[in-house]
Amino acid sequence: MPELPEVETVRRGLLQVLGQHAGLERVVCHRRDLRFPVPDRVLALRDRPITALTRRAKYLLWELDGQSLISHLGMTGSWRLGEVAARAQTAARDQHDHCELVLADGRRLVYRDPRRFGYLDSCATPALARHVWLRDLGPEPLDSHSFHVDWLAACCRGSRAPIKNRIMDQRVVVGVGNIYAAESLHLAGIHPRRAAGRIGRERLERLVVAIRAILEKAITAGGSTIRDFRQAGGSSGYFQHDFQVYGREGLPCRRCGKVLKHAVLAGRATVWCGGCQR
DNA sequence: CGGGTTACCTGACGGC
DNA sequence: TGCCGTCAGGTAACCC
Repeated sequence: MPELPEVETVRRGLLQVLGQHAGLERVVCHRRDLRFPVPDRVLALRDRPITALTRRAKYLLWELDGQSLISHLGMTGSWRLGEVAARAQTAARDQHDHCELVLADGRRLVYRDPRRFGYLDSCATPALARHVWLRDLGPEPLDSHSFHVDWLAACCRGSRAPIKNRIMDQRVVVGVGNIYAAESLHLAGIHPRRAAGRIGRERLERLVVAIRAILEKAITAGGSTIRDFRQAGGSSGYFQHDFQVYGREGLPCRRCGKVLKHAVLAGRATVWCGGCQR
């Protein structure tokens, strides 16, 4: 489901819910067969203060006083505040509520994931950067010190892959998924199928700027709500109203009026404007 | 190796 | 109404 803006929105929502001095009492798991089996070390996390909740790429990182819980939402994962304990016994648990973080004050943060593409792990916080899920990740797109035209040009040099595939590769830049790749390329005026290695530096610079601008705007809008994405508090984002190309195939381009085209690229639906993307 | 395709899983939706 | 095929925001295991 979520790309960087949605994960960031979830993170901010959870921080609101958690408040200042939240603590984790224990982790409960009703179903361990997510994308990868939930390891024992996740269930072993007990009685720890939640000292921070951060994000790396599309991963949420719960900082638990020296230990970190790593959560990826896959396509349909979500964290929401569950029923209070008194009601939890009467309210039937949703069949897709797989894990719960039981907080010291009795509240429960419930991990729901119908498709079970999400996954969880934990490790000592100092070892996070070496964790196999995190160690090969590229730069954060909103950090201009690490994500810049020199880096993107180096990643694209000699590549005959479509530029859309390149920017969705989490080793090149993190957080860009199918929606925001399409939107960024439209804003930059670059055809999604253009060979990455055949794009000039100036246009790559425009792409860097476009990715950053689109993601920042989407975060400000609280992410995009299509199908089932919701913030922790249940409210929806509204960036979907700003889509220029995603989901608009056959409709006129909002910039030049030409009918938007549609094709499958690397197995993903891709929309672009033949008039303003080259 | 780079690049493309398929699989993973469930639910929603459109067509007949 | 109901059945069936298709598709969905991510990633990784396969192929050539």
